[in-house]
Amino acid sequence: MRSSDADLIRGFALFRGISDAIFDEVTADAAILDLPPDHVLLTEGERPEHLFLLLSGLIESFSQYNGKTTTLSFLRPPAALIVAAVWMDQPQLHSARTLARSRLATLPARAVRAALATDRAFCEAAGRELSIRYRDIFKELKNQRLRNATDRLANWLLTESQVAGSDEFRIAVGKATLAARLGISGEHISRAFAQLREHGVETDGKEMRINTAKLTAFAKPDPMIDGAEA
Amino acid sequence: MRSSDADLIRGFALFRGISDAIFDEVTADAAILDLPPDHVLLTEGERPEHLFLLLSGLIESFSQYNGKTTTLSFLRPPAALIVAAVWMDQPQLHSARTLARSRLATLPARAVRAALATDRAFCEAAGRELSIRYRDIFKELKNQRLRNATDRLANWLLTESQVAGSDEFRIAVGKATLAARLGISGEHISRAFAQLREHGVETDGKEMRINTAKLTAFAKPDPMIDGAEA
DNA sequence: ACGATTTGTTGACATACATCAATGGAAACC
DNA sequence: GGTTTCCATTGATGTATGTCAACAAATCGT
Repeated sequence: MRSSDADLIRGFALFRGISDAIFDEVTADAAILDLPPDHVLLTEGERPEHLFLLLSGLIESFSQYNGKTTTLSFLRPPAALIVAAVWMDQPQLHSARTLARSRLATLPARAVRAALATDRAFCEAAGRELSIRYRDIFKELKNQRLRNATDRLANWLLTESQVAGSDEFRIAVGKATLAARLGISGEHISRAFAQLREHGVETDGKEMRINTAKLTAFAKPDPMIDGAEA
Repeated sequence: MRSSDADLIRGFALFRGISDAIFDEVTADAAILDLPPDHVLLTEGERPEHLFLLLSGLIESFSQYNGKTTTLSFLRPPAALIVAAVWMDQPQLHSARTLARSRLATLPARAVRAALATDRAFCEAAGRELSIRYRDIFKELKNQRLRNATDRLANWLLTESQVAGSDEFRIAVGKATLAARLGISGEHISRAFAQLREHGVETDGKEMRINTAKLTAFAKPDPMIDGAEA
């Protein structure tokens, strides 16, 4: 592992406040993965052998059942994957694939659990990481239950705009992929975008330009549903 | 607090493996709440002042947005509420109300956070509790995205039957409440039950009798979606 | 620069579910 | 015991979203 990777990893929230000794223990057998786009790195139902840390790129977590596939989240760096599954040593509830060329670190699950069982600071950092993930997915369930497709898209665009820090930005994924993330069909997202044209959304391929005030009035964002947890 | 309550609380997963000293610290200012049915005990958006432990009864967590209400989960004892919100000292993402007369203990959030910040065992127990909750809600999101209303009902009935340990059981809630839990309207659940009559479900008010083999064949339960986490 | 492949859009139609209204039946209250 | 209220069911209809098919537009490979 390159030292630049080690520095990057050290900065993850998962390691905030922990001692160098424990950090070295957990990362002793770390490996780096460089993956091309559209590469499946986790398969639903398998026991986790590693904790994954996303250093760069973009990952989609998804799940399949009865012939259908749904996207559960997009993950951008810095992100830790399958913390809960590793902690409980239980099968992963989702698969994961790269949406872009991505760089990840893998930490042996056994080493992670050993550290959780001995180090308070690591345990606390992991608990806080999990709390954030819990709240994020809780919000996503509310989003799904309480909003229709167009509203979900509108609010997603507002959030992306905030992350980008501009009312003009480029989305990282294709529209079909975005549709899956929002829980709708590829065809339907076209119609949702068409509706949003009346509410301050201009699109040119992946380039978006939004009228924030107008779109906000339409989308009614709510901090109890929208925006990633700190 | 009665000593029988203290014993009950001591047995919660949240306190598994922790020292008596820390247990006493966390529960020093515990209070007991006896609530009638349909009493709101938590309101979405407020900062948590207490961690709640459900000792007996039944609770529904729900959320409202833009005039709509959705039920996120039913909670049965033993259950800990709003662990993530207390840990992060962030606003609760859901409200909660009793569905039946219920007995709860409240632990001051400050004391809980203090213990998390000092005690490894408590931190680990809380992390495991949180992992379980995370996985439960993750499953619920998959359930919502990957199944239609009738399939969700069918699988819910199978799970309830397993919990009851019998193919004959009584559901604890009214059908409208159950409908909300499944994310559908009160009217629609009647039609869903009607469909399931062909697949091994007999109902008489709240009494259910299912043909497990037949219903299983129809419902296609999946451990990656169904059943509470251990 | 060209054809080939993928990705997005649009229309027509099908399905799932919500809503509104009417009714029936069960439980609660004098 | 009768009335009242609540809860569940059913029918009719509306709306949101999915699916299939055709096509258009963008991207890729050579």
